[in-house]
Amino acid sequence: MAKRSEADALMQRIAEEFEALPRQLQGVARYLEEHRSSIMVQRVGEIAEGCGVHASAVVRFAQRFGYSGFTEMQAVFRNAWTAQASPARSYQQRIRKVIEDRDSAMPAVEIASRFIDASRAGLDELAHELDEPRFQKAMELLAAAENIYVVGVRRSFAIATYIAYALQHTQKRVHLVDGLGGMYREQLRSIRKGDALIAISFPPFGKETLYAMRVAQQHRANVLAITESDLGPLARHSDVLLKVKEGSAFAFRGLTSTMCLCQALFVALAYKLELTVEETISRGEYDD
Amino acid sequence: MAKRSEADALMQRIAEEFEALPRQLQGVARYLEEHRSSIMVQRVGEIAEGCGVHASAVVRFAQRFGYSGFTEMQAVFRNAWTAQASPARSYQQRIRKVIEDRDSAMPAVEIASRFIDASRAGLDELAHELDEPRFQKAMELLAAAENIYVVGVRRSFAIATYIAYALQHTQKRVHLVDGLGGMYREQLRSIRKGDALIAISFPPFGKETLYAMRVAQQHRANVLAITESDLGPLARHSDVLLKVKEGSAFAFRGLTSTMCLCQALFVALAYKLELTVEETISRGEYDD
DNA sequence: AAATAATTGGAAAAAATGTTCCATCGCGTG
DNA sequence: CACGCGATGGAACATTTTTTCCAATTATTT
Repeated sequence: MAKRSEADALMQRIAEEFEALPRQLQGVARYLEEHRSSIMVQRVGEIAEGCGVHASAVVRFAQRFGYSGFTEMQAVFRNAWTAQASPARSYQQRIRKVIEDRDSAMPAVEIASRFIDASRAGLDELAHELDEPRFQKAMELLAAAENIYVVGVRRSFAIATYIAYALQHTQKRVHLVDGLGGMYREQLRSIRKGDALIAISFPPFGKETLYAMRVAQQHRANVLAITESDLGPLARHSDVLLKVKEGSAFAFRGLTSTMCLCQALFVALAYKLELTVEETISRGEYDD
Repeated sequence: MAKRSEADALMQRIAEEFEALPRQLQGVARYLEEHRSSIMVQRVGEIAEGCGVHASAVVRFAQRFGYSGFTEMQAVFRNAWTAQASPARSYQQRIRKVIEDRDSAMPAVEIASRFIDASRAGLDELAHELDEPRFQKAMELLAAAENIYVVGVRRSFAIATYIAYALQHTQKRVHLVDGLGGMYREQLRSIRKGDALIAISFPPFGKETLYAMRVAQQHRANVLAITESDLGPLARHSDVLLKVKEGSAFAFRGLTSTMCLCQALFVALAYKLELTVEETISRGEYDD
């Protein structure tokens, strides 16, 4: 029913044969997939340059898939574009789809789109309202710490997990307080002055996180809180507090803004610590 | 702030001078306005034919507006298009340049802002290019599963963690394959037909994830892969593959789009399974 | 380790595309 | 009505882009 364009068919064919392709042609394949939409405007030379190969390699690629040359293959993408550009954009199609599956009042995919839009709105706000002085302080707090503890439970656990992972690429010692074996207390035992705790929590605040913050303060460690408001229990127990307002749709809370903020924090920190980017990522075999 | 592209400026200039133009050139002007979006793919000849004029007339038109020839004018439209078709890409390139000039002591906070902007562009692209049929299939695959296994290592582990958390709010049995105690093999032992595996992985692909996918396939479970490309090793071992293109400014890979996609997937699934949202979140005391 | 096959990069041929030039045409003006 | 000016279309020209061919290199197999 969903009529596949010849371009789709070609891309699938490329995916199937991909593994059997020589090195350079694999590079071309990857490029085509990634830049699918702009192939129709580009010249062989530009594509070749983008792949870091010679123009003739691109032509060979096209020929390998049955076309007389690059030009003929390019036409496939052009046609696919003109075909989908003319029917008055997705809006009418989308409405038609809604009518088709009338079993469900709203197709699930529509839900997903709304959610993504909400997340976008959330990120826009983050970009707009980033509190620079606090962000700066947060970085300095981390930069100064010898050991960094990270805590976050339930919904925030994924974030804590990520922060802990990212920080492993610095020289700091990083401790993810995950409560494995019920050992929250034990994992926090040795936090002390000069260390930092990053606590991520949103209402209703997890008691494990609040506990960790109290302990950290008692031990005179610095606390960085990531939460949604200056009010609430985290404010009192933290030295720096970063706010994130998540967009939400369908009474379901996003997490993308928080993730983004944390990544931004890490990138900025890495920059400040003058880590080379190579050092922070991709060390070959063990990366994912 | 929405700075007008050069193409916009040109179109306006054309409108202003329109009356003073000779008959044929007026025809060209009309054609350009009407087919503005497809000028970038068309050859002079095609456009000339579309206007019912000679090719040289089109060239003269371009020259009249200050360009050396048609080619130069066409470039204006091409640039305008590529800038809006993949906002993420153009953004990243700009950022990368700024970073490379370390001399210009850019405050770390500035870096963070740029990173957030790049993430925004990434989300825009996600919203724009979501592959609806596949997304639908992915949901059905999950909805049909009795047990859901989730695997992702290193950078993708945080995402796996989140998915596992979110799915706990459904009736499914959820198994996070975390390899604790080196027990990847053991944790996957009992996966079987009717189950589903969600595998999140980006190049360079973690061998643990690939292993999990192979095992799942051998046991005839369905595999949902979340990765960045149809090519590469995940394609062959998966039943449904969802693509996420993460922006990587700073040679540092984003994760926000992936997070957003996964959340969208969950929201849509919850809707499909007719979970009330109240049920899916916030059950009081234990939430965070 | 040698032989063989496949892949790759450069350069030149071929094709296509874009641009210029000029003779002609049409129109308004003197 | 002739003149001049700009517009027009055809064809030659110039340029760019694509494609082919081949030699050098690299990988694979025996």
